Amino acid sequence: MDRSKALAALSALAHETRLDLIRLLTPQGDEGMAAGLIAETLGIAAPRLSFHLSALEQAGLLRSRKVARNVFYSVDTHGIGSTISFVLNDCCCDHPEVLAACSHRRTPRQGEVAGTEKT
Amino acid sequence: MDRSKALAALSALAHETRLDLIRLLTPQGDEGMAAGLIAETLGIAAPRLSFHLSALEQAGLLRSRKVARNVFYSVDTHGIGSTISFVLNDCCCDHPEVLAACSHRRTPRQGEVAGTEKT
DNA sequence: ATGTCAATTCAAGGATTCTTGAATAGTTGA
DNA sequence: TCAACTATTCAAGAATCCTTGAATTGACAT
Repeated sequence: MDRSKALAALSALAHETRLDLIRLLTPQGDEGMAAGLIAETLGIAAPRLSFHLSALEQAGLLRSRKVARNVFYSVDTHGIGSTISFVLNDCCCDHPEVLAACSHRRTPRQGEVAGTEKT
Repeated sequence: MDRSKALAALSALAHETRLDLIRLLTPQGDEGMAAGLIAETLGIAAPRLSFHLSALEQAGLLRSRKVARNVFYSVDTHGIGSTISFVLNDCCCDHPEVLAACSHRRTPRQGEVAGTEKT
């Protein structure tokens, strides 16, 4: 991932509604969710939703596919992952403390309860 | 890290000049670099630099300390790390594919050469 | 063909962000 | 005190982004 693409992806992530979209769509996996249902779930107007979905898709963070009248949107896991990688590798030069601060709660083991520490 | 702080941090990262600052300052460690030297290195005007340094510090991604007439800026590794954690944990719900796409080049083993694959 | 439905596009405005030169504050040394 | 130096603050303008209602496109069913 080059710098301009990473910058576009970070800009796309830097908005409350678009983070809500990622948060909603990630658990849906590759099937994704129809735009109408997304709008209803988040309670936002259709043109506004289209605007943000388009921004995320342009940035490589979402994919879309048409099914009959509906358009299903799903997260592009590779796009998000390589954006994170860009920050860690290219910007932070794999700095050990950044990697540590980033990974200390990333892979909770079975039986562990995540989200109990103060960050 | 709560959502508003994470959003502020992502917004701060989503700018070319500010990514350049993170990239420049990360290798400098806790000592950091004086504002004047940063401005000279990146070739940007002083008020513009102050604007972006302030944005990054407000977002919790940089720290500053005064030494004589100079102000030294250094990266807040915990701030950056918890921002990344927020995206992975809170937004992407620790989605396995996102974690995989993010971590596949994050911790090169001794002797490995990082940065040879296409992302 | 016609009506309905899902989604996007358009246009206008409002709000936010960014850059620049000028001015200001604070510190050091003569 | 005064000049030099470092950095920030201020104000104005430019550029970009976001929201909203209206209009449009495309697909399906009758």
